[in-house]
Amino acid sequence: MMQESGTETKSNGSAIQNGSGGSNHLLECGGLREGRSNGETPAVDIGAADLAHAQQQQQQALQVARQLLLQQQQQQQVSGLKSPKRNDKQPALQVPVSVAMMTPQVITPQQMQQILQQQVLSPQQLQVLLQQQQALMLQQQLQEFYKKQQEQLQLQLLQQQHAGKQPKEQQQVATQQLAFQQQLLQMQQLQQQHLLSLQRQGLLTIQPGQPALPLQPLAQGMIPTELQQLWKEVTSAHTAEETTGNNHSSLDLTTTCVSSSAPSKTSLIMNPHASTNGQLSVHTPKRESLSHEEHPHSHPLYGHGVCKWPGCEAVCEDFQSFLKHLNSEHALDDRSTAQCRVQMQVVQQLELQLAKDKERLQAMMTHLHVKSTEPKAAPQPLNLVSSVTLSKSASEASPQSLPHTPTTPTAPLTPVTQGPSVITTTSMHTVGPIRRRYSDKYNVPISSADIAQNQEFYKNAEVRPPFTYASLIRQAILESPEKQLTLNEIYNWFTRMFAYFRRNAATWKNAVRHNLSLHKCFVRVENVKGAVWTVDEVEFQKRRPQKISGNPSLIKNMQSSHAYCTPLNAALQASMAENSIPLYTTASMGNPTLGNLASAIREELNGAMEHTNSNESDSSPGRSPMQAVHPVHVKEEPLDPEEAEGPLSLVTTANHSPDFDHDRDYEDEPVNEDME
DNA sequence: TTTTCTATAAACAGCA
DNA sequence: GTGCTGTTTATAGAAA
Repeated sequence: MMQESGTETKSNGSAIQNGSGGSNHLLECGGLREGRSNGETPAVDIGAADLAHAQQQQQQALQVARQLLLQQQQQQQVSGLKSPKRNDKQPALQVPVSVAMMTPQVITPQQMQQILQQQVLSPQQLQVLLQQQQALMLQQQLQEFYKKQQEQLQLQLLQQQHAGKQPKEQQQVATQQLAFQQQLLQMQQLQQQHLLSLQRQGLLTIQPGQPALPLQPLAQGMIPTELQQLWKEVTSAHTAEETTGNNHSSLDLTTTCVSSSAPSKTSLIMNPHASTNGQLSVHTPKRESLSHEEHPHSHPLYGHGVCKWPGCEAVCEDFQSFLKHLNSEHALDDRSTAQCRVQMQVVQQLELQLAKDKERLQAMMTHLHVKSTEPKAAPQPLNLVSSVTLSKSASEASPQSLPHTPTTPTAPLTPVTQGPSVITTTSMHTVGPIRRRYSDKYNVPISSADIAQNQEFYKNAEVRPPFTYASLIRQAILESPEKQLTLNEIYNWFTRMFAYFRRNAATWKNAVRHNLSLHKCFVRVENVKGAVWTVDEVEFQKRRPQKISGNPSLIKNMQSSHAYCTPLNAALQASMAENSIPLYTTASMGNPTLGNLASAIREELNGAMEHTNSNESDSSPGRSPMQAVHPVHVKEEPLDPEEAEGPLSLVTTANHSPDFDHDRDYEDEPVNEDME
C-alpha cells in the first residue's frame, strides 16, 4: 500500500512537474518551538546610564577629595610657617593634625538629613563624608585633650608662679600649645571653606552656616543587628523623651549634640563654627520653604498623610501640619541626630550591599559578554544561550533548543579544540550512530550564520552538530545556488560541512533520506538532471505558529529561540518580510543589544503571534518565496479535486490530500486544521 | 501519563 | 545482482 503510494507519487510527480508548487507537506522542522529558555536571559538592562552616573559621581567625589587634600596641604604649609616651634609632645600631635587636614568640616545632623533625603551624594561621596566626619571627631577629641593639657599646664604654671618660679621653658611650651590650638582653629575654618566649595560644586546642598555639630564616630563595622539595636534605643528614647521645645537654639543644640558625642562641652567653646549657628536657624527654614516651593507637598519624609521619619509614623492631615510636625518633633536635637546617624548607617550598609551586588552583576555581565563574544574569535558550535549569543538567525526547524551539554546548558557543545570540551570527539565516536538518541537539546535549529560562524569547527571537529537532520538538510538546500540539491549533493554537503558525518555514513544517510521523505517541507522535484530536493519554506515555517498558539510553553520557547532564528538568504528574508511574516522581518534580524533584545523579542513575538495566527488562514501562494522556487512538487496529488482550484494555497493542498499524504506521519496533525 | 518530536534502524521497492 | 534512491514502519528517548 505504502509502496504503491510512493510509486504513485513519483509517476504523478513527473506528470505534474509544472503544476502548482503548493506542496502540502507539513514541515516537521518548525523551528520556533525551541526550548531555549528565555528566562535565562540576564537582565542586562540595568542601565548603562546608571553605571555611568555612579561612576561620574564617584569621580566627582574623588575629585573633590583630591581638591580638598590639595587645599588642605596648602593651608598646612601656610599654617606651618605661622606655627611656632613645637614642644616635645608635638610629634605625637602631628598625626591628628594630618587627619584633621583631611576632614573638611563636620556636617550637622540637618545637613545629613538633607543629604539623605535629597540623595545629593553618591554612595562614594557619602562614604567620604562619613570618613571625614570621623576624622573630624578625632580632631575635636584631640582638641579637648589639648585643652585639658593646657589647663594642666596652666595649673602647673600657676603653681610654679605661686612657688615663685616660672621656668621659661614651660612658658614656652604653653605658648606653643596655644599657638597650635590656634592652628587647629584655622584649619577648621579652612575646612569650612572646603565645605563651602563642595556646596558650590553642587555636591552638597547644605547651608554654609549650619552649626558644626560633630558626629559621633561611626562604627564602620556595625552589623545590622547592632544598627537595629541602636535604632531601637533611639526610637525608644523618642517615645520617652518629650520634645523640650520647638525653638532649640542652635547653641543649645550644638551643646547637647557635642555633649552626646564628646565628653566635654569645651569643644563647643573651641568650635569656631559655633558662631555660625545662628545662621543655621535662619537658613534652614528658608531652605525648606524653597524646596517645598519647588515641589509643593512633596517631601521624602511625608507620604500618605504620615510622617515617614524613621520610627515616627505620625499622622499629619496636610502638608502644613506635617511641616509643623517635622519642625517640632524632628528638630535638630541629639535624638534626631542619633536617628540620622542610624539612618546613615542603614543607608551605608545598603549602599555597600548595593555596591557588592552591582559588582556581582557587572562580573556576571562581563562573564556572559565574554562568553558570547568568544565564538566570534574562534568558531564554536552553536550554542546556546540564544539570549547571550544573540545569534541573529531566522528560526529554523528544529524544535529543540539547547544543544546537549553535560556540563552547563549555556555551553552545550564546546569545541574540542577550544578549552575544556564537554564532549570529546572520542566520546562522540563511541556514541556513534548507534541507536542512541542524543538529547533533544542537540536539535537546535540551524542557521546560516551559525553554520558560518561554526563552520570551521564542524569541519574539523568530529562533533555532532546540534541540529536536526531536517535543519541541516534545509540548510544544505538553501545554501545551494538554485536552492535545490540532489540527494548525493546533500550527502556531500553533510560530509563537507561536518566532520562528524564522515563517519557512519550508512546511518546518517539513511536518516537523511528518511527525513527527506518524512518531512513535507522537503519537496522532490524532477528535472532534467534527475530528482532534486527543494525546501518549501512556507511549509517549513507554517507549523510554528500552531505550536506556539497551542502551547504556552512553546510560546516561551519561541521567544527564546527567536534569537536563533536562522538568517535566511537576503532574498528570502526580504520576501518573507514582504509577505508579512513577522518573525522573519528584517527588523527582527537585527542585532539588538543585550539590553533591548528581550523586549524587542517580546514585542515582536506579541505581534508575531497575532500575525502568524491571522495570516495562517490567508496563506496564499504568493506568500511563499519558495513556491516560486519550486514550480514542481512531485508529491502533489494532481488528482486531488482541491488542487483543481489552481495554484492553491498551501493550506488547502496540505489538508486536502490526506489520501495521498497519509504517508507523511504528521499530516493529520491538528496543526494543519488550524492553518486551514 | 500522554503527546509530540526526533533519531535510529530496518524493510521494501524501483531504477540504472 | 548491486548499489542508490526513496518510502514506510517501528521503536526509543526526551521534552512539554
